[in-house]
Amino acid sequence: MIKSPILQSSRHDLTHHNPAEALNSFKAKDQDFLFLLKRCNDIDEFKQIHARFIKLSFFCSSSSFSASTLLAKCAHSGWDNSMNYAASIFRGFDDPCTFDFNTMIRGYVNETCFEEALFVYSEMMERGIEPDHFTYPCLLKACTRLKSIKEGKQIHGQVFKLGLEDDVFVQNSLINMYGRCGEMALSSAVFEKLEFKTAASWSSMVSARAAMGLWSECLMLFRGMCSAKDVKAEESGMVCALSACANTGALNLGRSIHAFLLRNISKLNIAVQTSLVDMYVNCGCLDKALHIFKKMDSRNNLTYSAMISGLALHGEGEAALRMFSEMTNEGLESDHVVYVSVLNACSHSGLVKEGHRVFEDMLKEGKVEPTAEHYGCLVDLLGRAGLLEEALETIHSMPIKQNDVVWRSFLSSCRVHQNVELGQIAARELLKLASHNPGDYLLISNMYSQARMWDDVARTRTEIANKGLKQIPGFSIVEVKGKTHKFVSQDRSHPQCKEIYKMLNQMEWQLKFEGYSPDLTQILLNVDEEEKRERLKGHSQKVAIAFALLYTPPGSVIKIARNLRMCSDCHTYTKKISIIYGREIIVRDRNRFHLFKGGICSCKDYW
DNA sequence: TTAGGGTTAG
Repeated sequence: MIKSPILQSSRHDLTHHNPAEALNSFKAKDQDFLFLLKRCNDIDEFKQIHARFIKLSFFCSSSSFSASTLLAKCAHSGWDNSMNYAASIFRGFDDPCTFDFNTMIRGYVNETCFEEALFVYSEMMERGIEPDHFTYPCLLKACTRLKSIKEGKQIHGQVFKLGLEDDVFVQNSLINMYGRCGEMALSSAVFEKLEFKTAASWSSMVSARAAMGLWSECLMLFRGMCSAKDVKAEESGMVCALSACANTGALNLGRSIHAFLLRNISKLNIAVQTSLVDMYVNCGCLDKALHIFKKMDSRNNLTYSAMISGLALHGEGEAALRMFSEMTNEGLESDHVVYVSVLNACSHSGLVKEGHRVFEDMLKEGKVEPTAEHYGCLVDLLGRAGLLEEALETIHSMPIKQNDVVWRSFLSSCRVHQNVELGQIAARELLKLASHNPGDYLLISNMYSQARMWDDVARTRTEIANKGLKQIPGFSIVEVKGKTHKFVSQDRSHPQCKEIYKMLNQMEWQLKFEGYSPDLTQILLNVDEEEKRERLKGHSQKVAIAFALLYTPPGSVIKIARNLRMCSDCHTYTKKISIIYGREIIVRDRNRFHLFKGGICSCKDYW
């Protein structure tokens, strides 16, 4: 073995041929040994030090402090194969102490070998080595990552028995473990019991809820964190809160977080900036998002991905493709999420040729393994454009298992393009895979209804009733004078209900002059035409628009958010309203933004 | 004398 410079630079020469001399000077050598360990940078140097250590230890019975330090250095080094080497050292110990077990647990957790960490802990238990407050944070992290709630609960019991429950590090780990394993009540219970809530306690609560998609809880906690004494809201909490704003469309809160960040943090990191881009894009402010994006010093593939899917969301497919080339030119590699964003952008803008090329390039490059999601995008792209045969061929040629998403997307296209024959194939396959999704039955029933196949409509409806499936009620939210108002279909609960319905009648009267006639096929109920007209008139989006026209200043932009995809009648209706009343109307539905202006929509009727 | 929790974004 070549002697490395680090060994030559030791303060003393470690070589002793006389065992007695070695024994006498061991204390000094011990210091040398620790000094060398500290400066050791790679596994080869480490192995040399380890060899010396064995040689010295042969003469001196043991030096457990040094041995433990040696083990820790290796286990936490991050070198290739370091945990295997650490395990071999650990196995050589006659009676490893608590520190050594903690070292192994932490080492395995850092290397994402969570099961091994749990094995080490059970060995610790078997050998009767008592864990301490350093043992549990890492161990609980292993349970969190493995989503092993059963083991997590047992470990919590042991923490309690050992009287370690008061340790704030252990408590924060418990909050996180319970939260990320979906046990929100237990997570909150630990949090509530905390005498001193640290920034990490709050962060654990906020980020665990964000990870579970509990956005409103996440925002509520975030507000609590900001108003808590002695806790400074940190960037990580901000990022989670911005993500919650993006997911709920909470623009005002998002803006105030942005303002707070600008006031308190001199240089925003890339994660925070990406979250800002994503928040603005999802709250309908594409220009603001682009402004932040352009001013960033550096961007990574997550930043680009946020911007690309943002452009897709706003129907800017060509701009999204330009952004994608820019990203490639910057030397950044696309991952599977970026490809989904780009394919979606093409799909939402009818860029069939371009989307197909992106998909082919992805296959050719071979760096990203296509998933069912990618095939879903391709099927959507072809299907929306009316290329139903090609879409079906794509599904049949998928090298991976067909899932409900691909068939649902295909079914939706068949409905739009009124191809019942292919639609029936899609319906059959879809119901085989996910028979309990009420939305699927609705889509099928809608398709039959448009084709006036009433027997099939009735059969589908009976199936819905027999299975006890409940349709998700649609709603629209509109902000007027800083207050949000939520309307459901046929809503008559609003205090201004009388004025709203009077307005709706007036609107319909004017719409008739613009050549609007209601699309009654959108109503699935078995009722007469007049009733269908009434039902259609009371769709939540129309009620929300009527309310906004009454109570917002003339010429101002109307912003609406809804939980479901817009029906085609509401789409036509809103286009005409934008001309008649000279208003810009922005509607965010489940899939994207629609900007209605001067009688046309930014989606170019392609959604 | 050795060590620990929450890392956040698409």
